[in-house]
Amino acid sequence: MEANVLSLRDLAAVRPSRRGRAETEAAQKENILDRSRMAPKTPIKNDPVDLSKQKGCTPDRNPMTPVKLIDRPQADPWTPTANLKMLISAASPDMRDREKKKELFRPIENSEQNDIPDSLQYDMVDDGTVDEFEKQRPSRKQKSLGLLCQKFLARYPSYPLSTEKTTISLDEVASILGVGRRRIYDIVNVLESLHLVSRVAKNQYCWHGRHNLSQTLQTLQEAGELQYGELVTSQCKEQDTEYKSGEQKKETVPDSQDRPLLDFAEPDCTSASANSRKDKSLRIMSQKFVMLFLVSKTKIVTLDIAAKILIEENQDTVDYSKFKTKVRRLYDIANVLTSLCLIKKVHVTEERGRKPAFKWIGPVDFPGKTDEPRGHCPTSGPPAEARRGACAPYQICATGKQRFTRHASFNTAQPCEGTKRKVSSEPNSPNRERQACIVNSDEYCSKMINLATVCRQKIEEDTRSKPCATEAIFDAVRNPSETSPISLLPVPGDSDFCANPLSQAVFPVVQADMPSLLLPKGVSSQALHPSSAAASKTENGKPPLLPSQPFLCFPSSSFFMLCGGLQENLSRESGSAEEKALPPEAQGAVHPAHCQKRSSHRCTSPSAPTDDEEPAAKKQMIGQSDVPISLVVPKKPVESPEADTAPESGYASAVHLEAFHLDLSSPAAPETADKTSTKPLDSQEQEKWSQNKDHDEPSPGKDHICKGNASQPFVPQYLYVQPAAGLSSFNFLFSANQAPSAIGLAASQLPSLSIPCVMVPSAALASFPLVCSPAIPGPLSPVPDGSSAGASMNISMPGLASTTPVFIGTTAVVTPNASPSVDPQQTAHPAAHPRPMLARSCSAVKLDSPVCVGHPVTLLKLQQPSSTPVTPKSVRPARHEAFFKTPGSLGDPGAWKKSEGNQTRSASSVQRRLEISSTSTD
DNA sequence: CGATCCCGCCACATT
DNA sequence: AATGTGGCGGGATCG
Repeated sequence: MEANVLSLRDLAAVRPSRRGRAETEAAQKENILDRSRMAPKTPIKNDPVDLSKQKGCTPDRNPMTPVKLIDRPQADPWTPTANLKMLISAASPDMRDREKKKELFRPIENSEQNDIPDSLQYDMVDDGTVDEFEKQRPSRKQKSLGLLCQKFLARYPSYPLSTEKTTISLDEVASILGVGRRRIYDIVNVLESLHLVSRVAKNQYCWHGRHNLSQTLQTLQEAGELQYGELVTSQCKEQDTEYKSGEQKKETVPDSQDRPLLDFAEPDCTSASANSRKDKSLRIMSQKFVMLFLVSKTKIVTLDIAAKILIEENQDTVDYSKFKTKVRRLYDIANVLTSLCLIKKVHVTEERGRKPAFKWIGPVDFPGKTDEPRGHCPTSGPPAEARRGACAPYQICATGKQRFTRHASFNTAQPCEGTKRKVSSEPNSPNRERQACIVNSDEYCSKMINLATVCRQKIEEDTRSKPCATEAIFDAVRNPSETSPISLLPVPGDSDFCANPLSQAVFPVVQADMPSLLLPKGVSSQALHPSSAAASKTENGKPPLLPSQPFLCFPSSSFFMLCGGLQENLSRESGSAEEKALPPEAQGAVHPAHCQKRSSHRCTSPSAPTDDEEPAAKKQMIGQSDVPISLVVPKKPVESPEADTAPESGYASAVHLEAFHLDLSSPAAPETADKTSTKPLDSQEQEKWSQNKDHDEPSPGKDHICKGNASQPFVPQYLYVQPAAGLSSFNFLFSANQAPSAIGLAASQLPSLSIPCVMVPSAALASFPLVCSPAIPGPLSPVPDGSSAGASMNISMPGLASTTPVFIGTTAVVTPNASPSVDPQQTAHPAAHPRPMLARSCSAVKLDSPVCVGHPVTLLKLQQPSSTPVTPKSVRPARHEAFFKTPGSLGDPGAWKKSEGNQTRSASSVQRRLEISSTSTD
């Protein structure tokens, strides 16, 4: 945004002042790199990057430069660090600056269309001018966090392959970007709040990309709804009439909830220590800020309001100074979010006057959609997106989470037990541990709530729970270890989480070579579960079916089937035995090599409830999920290597992602699955599962598989449909077995199930395959839950180009590039219906470089639309904003909106509410 | 002059 | 104790 603008002028203007010195110093300290020239190309890195990364996959290497643009694009200098450093050292600070500018611009350009145009010019200018001098020195803008963030983001693929893990060295990045480490923390903290990155170790972060973004957002939305509910909606702008006007805005509720999030950590028993404040702030603030957007009908949030809300949460009294500080922080966050193309600056003129505000431009409906930035960001086509990352189209994930029930039970439920398998991304950080803490805290919270309940009761509870959940989720992801125990449980949602992970991860992929595919195990036991089903379970796989259905990929020559249980079941954790059992086998079947290895571990994991297991499970899941991907690329087994070795760390990235998914999803679905499911599920699920299977899957092969899944490879039967249908290039395979009806059954439970079909790419695709989603709902199925019923295939393929692979998910189809084109919503609808479970499970597939030929595709699971109709429970009303109302009643927020100058006042009001809540909570 | 928000001190956390 | 993190707010810039 701004960045663009700045350019020339800024450059021109020279700035003296401390800055200069500071810079120099900084520069010195850090080495900055200059790759100035590099910049030029940069923008894109994405694709290239991805690829490169992909190749690299492995973890370690990437660390720094993940991407590197280098390869393809230009030959530039980039080489990895060495060169850079050299350059840097050599280069004077000035150089750096220029470079920076350039770089920045580029990205920016991409990202933002608007201004962009000049980029070239800038460069030109810069060169000329700058070179000579450093005048460029940067104007503030150049140094702005937004630009910096763009640069940062430009370095990593939005949708990295799951397998790969990209580690980010703060020092490197700082030096490369030519900024102080402090700035990098600002960026990373925000990114971390959205799970785009996770901290692995000191100075080390793992880049996850946007794969989970939708889920994360969904989770936040849910949490936000609970917490803030309507507040936002109204506040921002106009309050829509609907709500109660005044009230909505404020609501205290949020506060209370919020706290939980934050608070959790602290209280936590365990390691809480770490959590401390740190965690709270920027990260939390960022999440809350995002929640406000998601909750807001208008999707516009003014800084004042946001600041007030945030302040309230934390504090009762609002000082003006505090307010100012908060606003400063919000600007920081906003800059990062802007770089992510999730928001854009706007001015709201309200009663009082025009206030600075930000509008959410990211994905709104999670259910089906993915994130994507529609508008602005994506300036330049694909590349831009890539760079930005943000936008990826493909993902569709929705999650299914929908509903949770939070409250009451949540405490009780613990089922989650280990639910989350955490991934462990961060071994180290205690902080992250919050999970555990959280959990505990959650419980505490719950208690508190109870007390409070009196006042808010349910509402609050809900809210909290969610929040808690969310965090927990997050945390869970992070901390693998902790999770197992208690963790999340409390919240229903959590449980889901737990489950999910597994399931998702799970799909086995089978290579054609391998002949049989597996169905996966995973399919979903969950599905079975009526209630839970939705949630997610799946993992188990058992059922094969369809429900969760996996995708099949057929690479040109060989096929791969991916099965996913999309859903995860929570169960995984403890393992419900079922699942676990299956997976391994399945895996084995699928990929002997990889799978086995992993599977073994994984398998075990299931058994083991503990952390270890969990991780394992995740890994598995991950692995599985990954696998598919990897399959795609045949070789990479995905994580395997790492995983094996370092489960936690290695996987972390992947895991995290998955975890997120899971987690996220869980919240949504929670209810269903959650409690019941978790462990209990096993039995039930199995039963159901079996039943379902029976019903659902007629298909012999599958059944076998399913049931037997563990051991046998089954062969699924499919019907091959020629392309005629309109899918020009694709071929579809449908499973013979499935009868709609059968499916239907499943569907009912699993709404999603659909017929499994496989799409085979036409020759063109050769390299890539497609993925199918199962989901078609059969015509039949009604959905018990209400879920969605028939979903039809949603395949809309916008452009199915022959070449581009398309994925059809239950929910949606994704086309690689197209993403944007696809309406999320539209797709969503259709998608939505599919079972919720799926949603999660499916992670979206993504192609990193879509275009690229071959590689690429990764598929993941498709998600279902969160909205899935299914869930009875909490389903939020669909994605719409409508849901805001939610809780309803809660409190009415009054008008906190007003920000006016003094927030204080407003704050006060808000605060009060907050206070109340908070106090109560406390 | 208000809006933005960079910069870096310094406290706290982690190693 | 050193180093990593990151809260926080002064004050520079921008518009």
